[in-house]
Order: sequence, then structure tokens, then C-alpha cells
Amino acid sequence: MDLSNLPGHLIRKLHQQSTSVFQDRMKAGGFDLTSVQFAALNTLDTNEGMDQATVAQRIAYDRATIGAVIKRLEQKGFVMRRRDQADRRAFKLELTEQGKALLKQLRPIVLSLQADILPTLSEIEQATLLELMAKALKSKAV
Amino acid sequence: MDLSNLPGHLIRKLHQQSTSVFQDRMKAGGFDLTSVQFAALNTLDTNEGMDQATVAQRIAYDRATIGAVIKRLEQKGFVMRRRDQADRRAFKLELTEQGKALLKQLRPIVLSLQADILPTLSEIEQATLLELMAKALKSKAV
DNA sequence: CATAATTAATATGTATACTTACTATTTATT
DNA sequence: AATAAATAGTAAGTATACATATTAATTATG
Repeated sequence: MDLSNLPGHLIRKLHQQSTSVFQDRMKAGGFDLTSVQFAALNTLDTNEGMDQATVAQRIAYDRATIGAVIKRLEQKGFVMRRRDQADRRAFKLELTEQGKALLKQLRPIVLSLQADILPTLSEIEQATLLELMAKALKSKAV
Repeated sequence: MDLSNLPGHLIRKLHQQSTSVFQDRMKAGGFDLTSVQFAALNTLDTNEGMDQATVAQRIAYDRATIGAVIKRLEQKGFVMRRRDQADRRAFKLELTEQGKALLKQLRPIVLSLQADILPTLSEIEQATLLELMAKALKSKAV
């Protein structure tokens, strides 16, 4: 049984290629940030005061993972956590000035590296792939 | 900046969906095995006496990760490790009878769950997606 | 043949990724 | 208002996933 042509295997390898390109480009730019950390930062930028659970839901992760990610972003000085006075279970998250400045630098890099994730595909092929992936992610009708 | 339509994000979510389907199906069948563990087992079945580094290379993982995976498969009683007498740094890996029996049970399940990874795509769309993913994985020409 | 370079596996450390359980708090229900 | 249900975050545990370094053994090279 050859797994190499099955969806599961191809998807995993593509994911591997994707994160590898991301890490390489970050490193090349002198930044030390994972794709998850970037996604969290980016979500917070347009949504000041969002809590961790909402960030997790927005970028499709579980609460525990995002809790750890936010913790590291706080340690790096990119995010601030304040207890929500209206709901004292939650934190209101904010980017620090440093976090905002970082994001401004990262965005063009992240946009430009997307093409390198699929370097062997033509523009049309890339568009088709993205379209099919988006469709594949839609939940199956009951 | 909306990440949700970028390749990196779509690929990650698809990977998430893929592993989730795999885990659900395994659990439903009463099995306790990850997709990585299955991939390792499957590689060993057709290649008795392979060593860890070769398994890692075949399924595109690093040696450290596969070392841990094999260790767990050994603890579960599915794999045996024997020192290679010709190269005493390496282990020769073999499936146990239990491992072979397990694989025989798992294969039809793994084959059938592949379709559920992409449930909203037509046959043609699935084929196109697989083709494009395979092409995207080919290394870029220098 | 001695030494350098390479290689298999492990060790260590970091970062996801998810499950289950727990605490604290809030909201819904009686 | 008392209680039940739900929710935010953390803790603990398991399993990838990979980089770097180390050890032991093998192969290549001068």
C-alpha cells in the first residue's frame, strides 16, 4: 500500500513545506516568530481587547495551545494581558507598541512568502488549488 | 490583513481536518494509533529490516521524531528492534505478528477514510486537488 | 593505517496541537 | 436567591515536529 498519493499524506507534506518556507523567511529576515505566533498577533491587531478563547476560535486552534502562544508573545513583549473587569475569568489582549511595529514589518514578508509555498504552480494552478482547498474546508451538509 | 485565504492558512486547516478525520475513524474502529504511527508501520511492512533513518526519510520526517514514534510502537508491541550486526549503530526494524495483524485491519479503514478528508469535493475536484498538491511538492528547479 | 568526515540513534530544548480535568467566574434555570 | 450549566483560562499528559549537540560506529581520505 503506497501512501504517497493519498490525500492525508499529500496534505501533510504540503503543510510541512508551508511551515518550512515560513520559518526560513522569518529567519532570513532576522525575525524569531512562528506562523502561529504571527497569526495570533495579526488577529489581535484588528481586534483590540479580544480574549484568548476568541483568538483561538478565529484562527482555528484550541484554547490550551493559544494560551501558550499568547504567553510566549507576552514574554517577548509583543502582547499585553489585562484582566477584563466585566468578566474576571478572561483577559483583554492588546498589542504593545513593539508588537504593532513588528507586525508592520512582518506583513509584507508574510504576503510575499505565500507564493514560495507553491513555487512550481502557475498562477492559474495556484488559484485553482486555493479554491479547492477552501471548498474542501466547508463543513459537509447534514 | 485577512489570512484566511492565504495558502499557509488553508493548508494548515486542511491538515487539521485530515488528522481529525484520521483520529476519529481510528477511535470509531476501536484503535489507538496516530497517522504517523500508521505511516511508520506501513513502511516497515514492505521493508523488513529497514532502519529508523530510512523510515524517517521514506515518510519525510526527521530522525528524532521517528525515533520517538518507533519507541512507542515498540512499547505497544507492534515493532521489534534488533541491533544490525553489520552496522552496530543501527537497528533493524521488524513488525511483530501483532503489528502485521493490526496493519491488515487498518489498511481498509485508512483507505476508506481518505474520501472523508475531502467530503465536499466531487471526484473530479478531488483528483484535481491531489494532482496540484503533488505538483506543488516537486522541488523547484534551480 | 591514522585521521577526518559521515552517519545512526539518542538527548535536549522549544513549540505546536489536542484531550481531559480543574478552578474561578458568569449566566441560565428553577 | 439557590443551583445548575456554561465559559475563560490553566494544568497535566500525550504525541508530534524539528533544530542542535553528543556518542558510537563506520567510511573516506591522505
